[in-house]
Amino acid sequence: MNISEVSRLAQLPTKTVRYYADIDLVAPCGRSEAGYRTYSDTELRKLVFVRRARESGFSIEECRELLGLYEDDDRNSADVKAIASKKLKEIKAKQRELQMLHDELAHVVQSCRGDDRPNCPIIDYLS
Amino acid sequence: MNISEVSRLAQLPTKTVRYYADIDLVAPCGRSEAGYRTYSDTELRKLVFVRRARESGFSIEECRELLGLYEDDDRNSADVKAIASKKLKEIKAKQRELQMLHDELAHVVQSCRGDDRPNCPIIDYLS
DNA sequence: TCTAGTCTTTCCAGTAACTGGAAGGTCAAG
DNA sequence: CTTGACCTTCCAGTTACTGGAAAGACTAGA
Repeated sequence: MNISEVSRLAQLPTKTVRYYADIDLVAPCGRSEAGYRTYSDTELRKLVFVRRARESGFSIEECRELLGLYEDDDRNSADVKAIASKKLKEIKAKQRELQMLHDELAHVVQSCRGDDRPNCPIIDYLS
Repeated sequence: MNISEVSRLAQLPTKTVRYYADIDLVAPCGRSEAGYRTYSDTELRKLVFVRRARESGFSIEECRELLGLYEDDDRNSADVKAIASKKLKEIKAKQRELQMLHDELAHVVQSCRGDDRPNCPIIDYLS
């Protein structure tokens, strides 16, 4: 796969994929004769994983750590399990925060249904 | 409330709260004699809201838009409802992505339980 | 075989959203 | 009335991209 195809499939700009290669977060599996970056399904999967993690607010360094969990040779060690569990906790915390954001916004939508009621409950709620 | 207290309650660095004031995302409700920024519960709530939105991957400009939904005088208009609904959809999409991230990571933890099995299913899965 | 159009490369500058540090003013306790 | 923990502004640095220029590579059609 060339960079444009993997970008399209991973739903990331080519610029970003190139950047991830530069900082060695997700390296291409090789280069063509002409120097074109080449990608396989493995890298595609990693890129999708990183996109999700980034969109969910994890930093590049955290993504590196998360990806590392897949590649760690000593994957069975308690250390790796501990890191993964910590990250799982962080993800769950994010899910809760996102849910609160959702509920708050849903409350706005529901409270102000577009009818003619002059007093919106959200005004009292937020002021 | 002074800046350090509101920062503590909102769980944001004071630097960030000051920055949000600078870019007029969440302005303090006033200034003391000496020029200290002062905050009320309204601003605290907004800061918490923004923290959640930012941690969930919304940009500053999107946060501005989201906050705007609370303050729009014409809150009953179809426009505002449309924007809010669009944002709700985005939040739901983020929740799905986060869930996939969670499942993928939980799979790693569960598959490699720290016992002595030499072959970890995740290796086949990701390579 | 040439050429147009669409890849791709590297490099460099710019942006977004903080973040750290310096220099200095404010306030409350002892 | 000083000490220490606040607060202020300003400016420089970092992270994670993002856009654009200049130039090489590949593919389809005349």
